[in-house]
Formats: sequence, C-alpha cells, structure tokens
Amino acid sequence: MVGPTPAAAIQRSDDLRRQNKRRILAALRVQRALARTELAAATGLSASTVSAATSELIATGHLVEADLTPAPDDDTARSAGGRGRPRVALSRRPGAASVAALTITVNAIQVDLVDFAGDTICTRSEPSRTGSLAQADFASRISSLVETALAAAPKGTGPLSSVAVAVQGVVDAEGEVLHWSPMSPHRNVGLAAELSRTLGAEVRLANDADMIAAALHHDEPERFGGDFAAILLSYGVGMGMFLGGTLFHGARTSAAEIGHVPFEAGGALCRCGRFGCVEAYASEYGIWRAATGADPRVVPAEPPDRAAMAGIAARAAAGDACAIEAYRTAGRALGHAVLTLYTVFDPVTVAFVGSGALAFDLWEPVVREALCGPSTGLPYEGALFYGYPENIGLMSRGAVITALSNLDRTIDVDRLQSG
Amino acid sequence: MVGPTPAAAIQRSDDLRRQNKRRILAALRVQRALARTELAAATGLSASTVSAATSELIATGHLVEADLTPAPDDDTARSAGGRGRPRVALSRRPGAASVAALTITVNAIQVDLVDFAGDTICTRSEPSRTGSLAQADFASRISSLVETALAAAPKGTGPLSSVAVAVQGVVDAEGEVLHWSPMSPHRNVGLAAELSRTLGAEVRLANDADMIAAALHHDEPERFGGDFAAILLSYGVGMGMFLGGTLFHGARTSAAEIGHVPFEAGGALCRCGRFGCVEAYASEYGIWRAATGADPRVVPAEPPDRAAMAGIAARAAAGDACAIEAYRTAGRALGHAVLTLYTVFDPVTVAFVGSGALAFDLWEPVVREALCGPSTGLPYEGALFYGYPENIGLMSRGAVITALSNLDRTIDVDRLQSG
DNA sequence: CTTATTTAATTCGATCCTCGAAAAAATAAC
DNA sequence: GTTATTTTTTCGAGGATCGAATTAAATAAG
Repeated sequence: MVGPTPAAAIQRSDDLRRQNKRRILAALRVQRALARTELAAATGLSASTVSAATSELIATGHLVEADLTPAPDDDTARSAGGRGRPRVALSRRPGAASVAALTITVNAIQVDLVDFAGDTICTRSEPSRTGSLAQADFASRISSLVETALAAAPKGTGPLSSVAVAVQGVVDAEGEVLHWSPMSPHRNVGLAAELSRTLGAEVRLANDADMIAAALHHDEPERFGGDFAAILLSYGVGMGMFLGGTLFHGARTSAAEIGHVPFEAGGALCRCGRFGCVEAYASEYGIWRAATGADPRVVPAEPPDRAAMAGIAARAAAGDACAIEAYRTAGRALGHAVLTLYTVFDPVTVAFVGSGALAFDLWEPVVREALCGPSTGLPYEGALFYGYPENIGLMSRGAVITALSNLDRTIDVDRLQSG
Repeated sequence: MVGPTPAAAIQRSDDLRRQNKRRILAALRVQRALARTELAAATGLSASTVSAATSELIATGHLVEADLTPAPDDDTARSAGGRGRPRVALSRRPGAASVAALTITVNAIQVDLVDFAGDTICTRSEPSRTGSLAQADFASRISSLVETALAAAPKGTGPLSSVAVAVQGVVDAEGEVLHWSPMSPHRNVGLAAELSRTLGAEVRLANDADMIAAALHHDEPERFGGDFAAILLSYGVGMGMFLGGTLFHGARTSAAEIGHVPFEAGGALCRCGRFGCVEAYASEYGIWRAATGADPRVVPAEPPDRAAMAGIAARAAAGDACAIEAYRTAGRALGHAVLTLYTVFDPVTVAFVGSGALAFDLWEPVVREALCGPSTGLPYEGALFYGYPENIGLMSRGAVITALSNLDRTIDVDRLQSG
C-alpha cells in the first residue's frame, strides 16, 4: 500500500453480491416481513436480482417464506385481497442465529435473548452490586447469566452469534474496552474480549445513552429518523446522538459526554472528580443534593432511588421552594449543555430520557430560556423537546437492535446457517 | 421506495467501474504522478483492472502518460534506474478541467485558478469592503473577479468545472447557503446558486476554518491524517475538524462553532450578539479590548489589524502586565473551549492557526492548565498542540483542495473531456 | 364453468466488471 | 546476443446486474 486511500470496502463484484444480500437482510430487520416486490422497491434492486439473492438466502437458511400474513399497516401496497398472483412474504428465519442484549445498570444485570427474526426468546435478570465485584468476577457473573438464559432457551434456538452490552460509562469507539465506569473502580477493562472468550461470540460494548438513541431512532423514525440527541438524565447525565442517520462517536471513544461539559468553574463536585460539570447539577444526585441541602462537595455513596426522586418531584409540584430551586438549577445547567450541543452540532431534536424527565415541565422552560437570544447559526427557539421518563426498557431495546445490526454486518451470507 | 434504507450509492456493477476510476483519479490528486503498478498498490485493485481503467481514462482525456519523472521521494519503490521494463508514470491531464478557489476575508477577495493536475494557473485578488456591499453586488463582484482570472488564463486551460468559496461564517451542510457572516448584514444568502448562475459551474461554499483543516489534513498527513481540530484564532474564533478521516459537520450547518460556546455567563459582548462566548475573550478583538482597556460591552467597528496584534504580542513579551493578562484571559477561554472540545469529541491533536498563534507560548500553558485533573474519558495531558500564525495561505490552499476533490466526485469519468 | 385480467416471481440472454495467468514489452546485466 | 527482471497488456473464466419475456397464481367478468 503506497497511497493514502484507505481501500474502501467494496470494489470486487462479489463484494457487491454480499452487500446486496446484507441490504435485503437489513430491510427485513426493520420491516418484519416483505414480499420480493417490496424488497426490490426498498433496496432499489431489480426484481431479478432480488429473486436470485433471496432464493440463495433461503437455501442457506437465512430467510423463510412466511405465511402470507397481511402486512400490519399496509397503506401503499394493496391490502389483503386483490387481483393477481398473491405476494408471498419473506422473513428472517428465527433459528438462523440468536443474539444477546445485556443491560448493565447500578441496580441490575439483565439479559435479553433474541432470535434472528428479532423476537425475544427469554429474559433473565439479577440484582448487581457491581461496585464491590472484582474485575474478573464481573465478567464471569455476566457470562453465567447469559449461559443460564441460553440453557432455558427452547430447542431450535440458533447459536449465539452476537452480543451487545449496554453499560454506563466511556467505551472505546470499537466497543472493546470500558475506559471508565461509575459502576467499577477499574479502568480500561477489556470486557469485550473477556466475555467473547467465555461466550464464544462477538461481543461489543456500547454506551447506555447511545443504546437509548438507537432504540428511539429505530422505533420512532418519524421523530428521530434524522438528526437528534438523546440526553439521559438518570444517575448521571449522558448523551447519544444520531447525525446523518448514523450514531455519532468521537475520535477514540463513544464521546459526546455532554454531562461533563464544564458549567460552573470550581462548582459542585461531579462523579468524575472534577468540579462544576453539568452532571453535578442536572443528575439525580445533583438534584438530590440541592433539594436536601446536602454538601455539594460530596458525591453521595448510594444513588438516590426512583422513589426519592419521585418524592422531590412531588415536593416541587407542591410548591416546596428548595425542591423547585433544585430543578431550576438543573435546568440552567441543562440549558448550558443544550446551548453547547447546539453550538457544536446544530439545533437538533432532543429527547430527554430517564427520571429527570419526571419533572420535565419544571425545568424545560429554564432550558429554553438559555436558548433565546442571538446566535451565529440557525434559530434555536423552534427546537423540539420530548420527555421519556422510562429508560431501562429503551436501553435494552437499543441493545437488542444493536446486537442484531452488528450481526447483520458480520454474518456469513454465503454459507449455510446451522439450526 | 417503501423501506427506510437510503439506497446507498453503489449497487450496480457499472457503478463499480466508475467508483474505481474515481479512486484512481483521487490517488493521482494526492501523489502527482504514479505508475500503473503503484496505482494498483494504492487502490488495492488488480493490475489488469488498473490497466483497463487507465487506458479508458487516457482515451477520455482525464489522464496523460507523463515523462518518466523519478518520483520526488521514492523510498519503497526502486528509484530511477533498475532492471526490467521501466514504469511509465500517469498523471492528471492539466487541460481536462480547471477549478477556482475563492478566499474571502474582511480585507480581500482572492481567486486561485487551478488546473486539473493541481497546478495554479493564475491568481487575482482585490481589496474588499464587503460589509458595505449590497447583497447582489457581492456575488457579481466575486464573479467578475473570477472572470478576470479566466480571461488571463493561457489557451488550453480546461473549462471551469468546480468552484470552492472559503468564507467566514456559518454555511449550511450542503455548501449552498451562507446563513450568517460577520462580513455582511444579510442572512441566509443563497450565494452558491447566484455564483453558479453567472459562472456556469458547480459552486460550493465552505467555512474558512474547515478549509484550513482540509489544507492541513492534505499536506501534513503525518500530523493531521487522522482525527484533529484546527482552531482559527483570527478576527473571530472558528474551528474545523477531521473525524475518522473526513471533515466533520453538524446536522444542518458546518457547525462546530467552538468560538461561540458559552464561557462566562453575562460576560463580554461577542460579535454574535450574545455575552460571554469564548470568542469574546480569545479573538483578536477580545484580546485587543482587554489589552487596551476598551469597553468589553462594545465590539470595535474596525477589526484590529495584524500590526496592532503584533504590537500587543510584543508588549506582552516585554512584560506589560495588561497585555499579559489579556493573553491569560484568552488562554482561560480557550482552555474552556478545548476542554469542551475534548469532552464532546475526545482528546485530539489541535492546530492553532492565525494571528492568535503569534503569542502561542504566552497562553498555551494556561490552556493546558484547564485540561489537568480527572476526567471520565481518556487522559487529556498528552494532547499535541501546534501553532500556525499564517492563515490566509492555508485557507486558499484548503479551498483549492476542496474544489479539486468536489470536482473528482462529480466529474463524468466515462465521457470525453474537452480541451 | 370458462376466459380474460392482473400482479408476482422466475428464467434467460446480454452486457459489464474484476481477477488470475500467460504473453508481450522494455530495459539492465552478463 | 542472450538472459534476467520488471512493467504492462491481453485473454478467458467466473460472477453480478439488468431488462424482457415467460411462467405462476389468483380474482373478476362473461
């Protein structure tokens, strides 16, 4: 290799075939079942190419001809009956493979086992006191939970082929190393490799907020199909963002740590060890500290639970000045974060996810206040905000989607699938 | 189109051919002359494919067989003489097309006319009092300067096929609209379309800092080949950044306006109309205000010239407390900006470009100070900083590269080139 | 009940692309 | 002059896509 050209992926004609097969699989990941004609329209390929590719994919066990279920919401195409030869739907064969989505939070470890078609096979979860675990135990604990789930899976389940791990903290861009996490004192842990060894499948780590963004992007394309940010207001403050239809990440890590943008120099102590980060004011513990009058220079050892946060929200709603002020401060910090977000990435739709969205109406006006006034770019006032108080479900949903989509990128589309 | 798949670019086999031809042209844009064997190595294509593609490109007038110049710095390959059939170098045929690079600053408008091989044909510039021009005059002024240059070009010059305009301010992501510029009171000007009409070529606008980043990326790949930011410290504070080998841009504009990240709430007045932006402290006018004791609530009408800034740098070097403090304040603001940059994009190499880099050694330690301490991500201390006091040359250089690379993406590689 | 109509899917031939191996070309060394 | 070496071209094989024609399967009409 002499030149600087990074020799892009596709340049031989058989790469083309593989890529087009992948495109068909991807289309069927989003739309559960499609006829060959619809696949041709969706992928832009000709009917003959789709016919050839799908018959190969059926032969290799990737696809099956589904019962001609009338598509769930069939607007454009003719519905149920009609003249002409009826279309026969294709879908991904459930037994072709299976994937695991792991959702690791401070409170619990959860695994979702999902088949190739995207249906959940089984779910397991257990409480986690992750902070007290030795580094090696952490990985083996996760592995054994996955193996428990695999053991409970019915016969005919495809081999575990891809694992996505949603975890709080900073993950490298390749999803292999956990650089920093609030759940563990260890740094730069090669968790993906450890899990891959015991599970015998490709494992990718991912930031929790990124997974939430992936879930929203996949499930609500009308709101979150293009460019948007998902800001996770939970124990900490994280962000996942889609730019140009793909998940944004930094030069070397998942990055976009909007929660650790400096807000007030020498201010309240943040979990990361610095003073004055946005998170120190807008996170659960930040709001809890301000509402209870706790020392802003100390990070509480135990995270406030959902009940405690709901209590503060209730007090604020009832007019408690201290609680209201806590939320207003959080709003100012968030306003700073969103203003920074807009300055760096442009106005985008923002979804606020997690317990912080419980009191959405209390701090949302404060955030908007920070966005008023002149700017060098686009007008900020019209930005759309959405609140999603629930976060765990979105995290695991995003991990499922990510595991499936990782699999689609690596699966061998030419060889026979076991099962 | 039913599905959400955006029907990616390449799926027919003749797309493949076109793409591979483009890859060959691109390799020859970076390395002026390469033999077929070298092209095969650089692109990853087989010798026979390169042979076929290049003979077509020669027939269509895109390439010519150059005199067998020994490659300028030929380490890997055999140099000059040797056994065997001598390699015959190929290069882009100068007359196949020409491009124009426009560099518009507060002081001057400059046009560089460049041939398809990348050599400058001719250059023109004239002073600009852009602020006082009517919107329509602005475009016609630029057009006529380009036409003057074209008239002075020797016979055999290829037709003008691509124009890149480097301009201060906020440009939309497609390079068509100038949303905001300090040089003009008008907003959302469709400058690209206006120029395209009179010049009869594709015109793309680009942010000035982005062009500087493009120049550094292209000309110093060992330093700036991967991920890096170029922070322009001139009349304002702008930023261009490469992430994963491509120029970063926001959802709808060039974005990455690190100069307008909020630094001190209710602080000094910024050109953008807000108070407390980083730019209000770290730009030429910000430093000038602080060093001369001018009102921080007023933006000077006339930008301080290069001599004035050099004077302040000299005063600071001589120990003038007021000047030193101005640079230290600029350093603190820049530190905030870089800390935000690192939090959002990860630690990357940074090039500081423009007059601000004149006093690099005065504020660089202050910036580094802000980066010390704990963080949730990668360590910040080892980041590399470089200073480049000159900026106009880099801007026009980046515009040339961008114009050529835009052309390479749109040029018809199958049909005969005039000339 | 038979026939026409309509839509879906497949088959077939043409064209195009890339690649590997072999041949041709051009020079240096002996 | 012959041989060795390296570059470039030629040629045939193997795939891939596409459009047109064909086959398949159902409904509507007479």
